[in-house]
Amino acid sequence: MRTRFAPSPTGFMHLGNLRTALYTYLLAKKNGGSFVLRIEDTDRERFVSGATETIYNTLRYCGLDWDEGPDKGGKFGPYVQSERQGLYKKYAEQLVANGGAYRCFCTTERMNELHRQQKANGIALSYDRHCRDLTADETAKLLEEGAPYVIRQKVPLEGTTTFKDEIYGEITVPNADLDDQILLKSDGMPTYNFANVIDDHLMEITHVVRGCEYLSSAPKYELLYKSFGWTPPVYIHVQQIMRDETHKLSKRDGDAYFEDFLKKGYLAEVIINYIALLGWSPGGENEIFSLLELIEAFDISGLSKSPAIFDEVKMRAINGIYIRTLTPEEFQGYAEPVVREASRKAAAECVDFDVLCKALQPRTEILNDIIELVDFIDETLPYDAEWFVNKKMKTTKESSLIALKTSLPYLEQMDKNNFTLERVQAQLSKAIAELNVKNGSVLWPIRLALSGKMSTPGGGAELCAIVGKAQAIKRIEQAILKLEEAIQKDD
RNA sequence: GGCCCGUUGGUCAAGCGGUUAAGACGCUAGCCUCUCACGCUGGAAACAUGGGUUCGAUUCCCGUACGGGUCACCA
Repeated sequence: MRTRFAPSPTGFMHLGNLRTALYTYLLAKKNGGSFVLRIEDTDRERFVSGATETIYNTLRYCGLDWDEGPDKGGKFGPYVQSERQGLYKKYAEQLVANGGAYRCFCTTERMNELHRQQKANGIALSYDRHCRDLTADETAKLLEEGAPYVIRQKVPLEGTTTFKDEIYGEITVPNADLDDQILLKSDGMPTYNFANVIDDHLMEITHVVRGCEYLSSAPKYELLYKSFGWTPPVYIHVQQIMRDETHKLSKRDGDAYFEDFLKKGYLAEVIINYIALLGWSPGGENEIFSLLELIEAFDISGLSKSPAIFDEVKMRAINGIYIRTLTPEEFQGYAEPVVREASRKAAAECVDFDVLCKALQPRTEILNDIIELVDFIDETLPYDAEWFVNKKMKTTKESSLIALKTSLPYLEQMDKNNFTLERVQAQLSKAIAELNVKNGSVLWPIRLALSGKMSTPGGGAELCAIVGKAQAIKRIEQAILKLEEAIQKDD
């Protein structure tokens, strides 16, 4: 088995494309076959420099290593279509000779006029086969004059064509509905549809996974293969990824590209895992798959016939699962750079990363969540004294004031170089015991004093350890002042 | 508009003539708990529609509705 991924270098990697690449890769690997990368750059107008590099980088980053490709070589090279130019012309001529194609000398002016009329009449744009039956003499004369021409496919006027798709089954269409499409452009470059057929055959591709948008041109492929006397590959057309019921995932929303999600803090393996599941089902109940496990589980019978709507909330949840599976060290490796970026104190090593990361890990779905979670580190966020009043914690402004005043000396007597979570907890326990109240009655005020937030990663004790002794004391003192002021005002 | 394809909870989906119609995300109730999370235990929620075929249709066939794709010297 030989499969291929044949992208055009026109920009970033769309998730739909990535998924096609994934399925193509999985199919080959599952069956011990080869995965070929071919760059389809026949349209020089749409070419975006650097796009080829993006394709390489994305595939590599995701672990979709190809066996043959432009940079790797292989015995079916070159693997860049623009470098294969001479080839296509030869095959197009072969088709002209055997009646499968013909030269068309129609000018762009004539074609524009034709299309204008068709549009005005509300009918589909197609070629009117003006040059289909040019005599040998007429053709020779035009060629001699140096008239530019394209080569078009000579589709039978009658009958039907049937092709087979692995997931849709056999599809039959009347030949009369098929256009005499251009195979070779006037600049000598092949069109995508033609180059595809030639290259897939020459590269001995056995299975083609591609988007459903090619379903309607498949009959013309079938006819081309027939004209050459070649055997078509097995086709597997996969449905699109949608943004909602009626719209495709598009760049407009800035959420269609692989890079977009990496930037937001999604793990590459999560993106792969999630998109594999969009339009394909492994059958069982497990949804978490490494690339290796995907290879093992992949089967085209699980491919869906209908489009799937992309659900970022679900992908987020999967990312969360991966994050929680990370060892503390691994998580810290991902989280530390984000924390340092978000907080100058953290960047200056003023925080206890062990405690912080431990608190962060179960609360992080995507890496960017961390930014908001650590916003209290540099300084306490603005808060209102009223927030000290918490029914569930049984706290009032007065009780909070007492709690903070009681806790403060216990923290002050600690060694600032040994302000560890365990020791802070031990000290605060003493305050709690002294007051003979439940934990929350003391720790809720401390949380608020240290962060200015009602909810934080970790509890009051963690917060103390995270910001360190000096900050903890300073913030509690400020809270005491704030409370005294508020209570005075109440009276 | 012509041609092609599709339609199971809000979303991804299992199902392939007889099921209490899985599971996951989300939502929700509760437990755990110093907050928020994590974790655990429950709950609500679906076969687009009308005809057939059949002892029996979510499952097979036809129509309708809705959605998608395609109709370029783009891929």
